[in-house]
Amino acid sequence: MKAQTTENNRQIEPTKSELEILQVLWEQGPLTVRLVNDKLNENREVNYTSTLKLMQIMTDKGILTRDESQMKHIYHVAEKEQTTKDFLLEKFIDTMYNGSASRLMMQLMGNKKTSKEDLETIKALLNQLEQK
Amino acid sequence: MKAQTTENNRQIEPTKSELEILQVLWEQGPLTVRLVNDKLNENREVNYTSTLKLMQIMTDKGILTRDESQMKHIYHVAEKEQTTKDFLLEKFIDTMYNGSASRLMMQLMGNKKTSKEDLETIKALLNQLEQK
DNA sequence: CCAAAGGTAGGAAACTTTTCGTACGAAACA
DNA sequence: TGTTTCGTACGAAAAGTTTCCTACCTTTGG
Repeated sequence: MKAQTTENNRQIEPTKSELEILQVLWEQGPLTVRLVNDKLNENREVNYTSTLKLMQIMTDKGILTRDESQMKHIYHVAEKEQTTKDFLLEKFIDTMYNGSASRLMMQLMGNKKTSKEDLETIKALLNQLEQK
Repeated sequence: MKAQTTENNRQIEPTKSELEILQVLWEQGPLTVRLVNDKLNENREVNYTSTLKLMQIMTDKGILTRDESQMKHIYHVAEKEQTTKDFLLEKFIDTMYNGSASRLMMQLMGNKKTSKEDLETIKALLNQLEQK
């Protein structure tokens, strides 16, 4: 069974709050609600039951799975991090750059926020790709 | 007066539907509601008054401005396209790649969706940057 | 054993976003 | 002129998202 897809096999798009939780789990690995909530509270105040509810909903949607063998359930991300990120990046490129990755690149390179180091890294990566 | 910022001078983040309208206006320039709605209906069914309402709300928020001198109001995007796109890209990189543009680049290059032509374009751009 | 602390479940409230019905005025035209 | 068409305005319903209250169960510690 494929998680994180609807009955039509389209991928589910996480909401803003859901993405926040995904980020914590991507970074820290499988966690209890308590630990996710603690992490979220480093940035903003959230009630424990709010986080619980959200993670339950995400489980219903198939975004998360959980190990219920212990009283403290442990939540896992259902899809691979990269799969979700690929999907979200593609959607972003579609809506913002008509699906053209190189247009995104161009914006990045013209962007003040892209550092010289970033550009160096990119060049190195390109050279690496060349080699192959 | 700076449009598209809150009273705290943070930029307003367009909603999904708002972004859809922005895309039409970016592509086609200032338009009437009718024309925007027609364009939207190429992709999905939307009632005229829904689009009207949305564009009115966007005007209230300062995302759009409008020329009311004619009966058929003409709507303009308030901020420069690039300003909004820079903002949205930055937000995207922050949430998805911890603010690192090169991490985004790396994903793009590893991505099946990024074509050989895209990579060529990027290389050309980098070389151009070198020259300067 | 009992109280306190900490866990899950579920429903409802609150808020945000989206959609559209209705009212009404101006223009087009038969 | 009268009726049909096309426009704006506005409010409220509908849908989606987020928050949290309440109930209740289990574990922990005095």
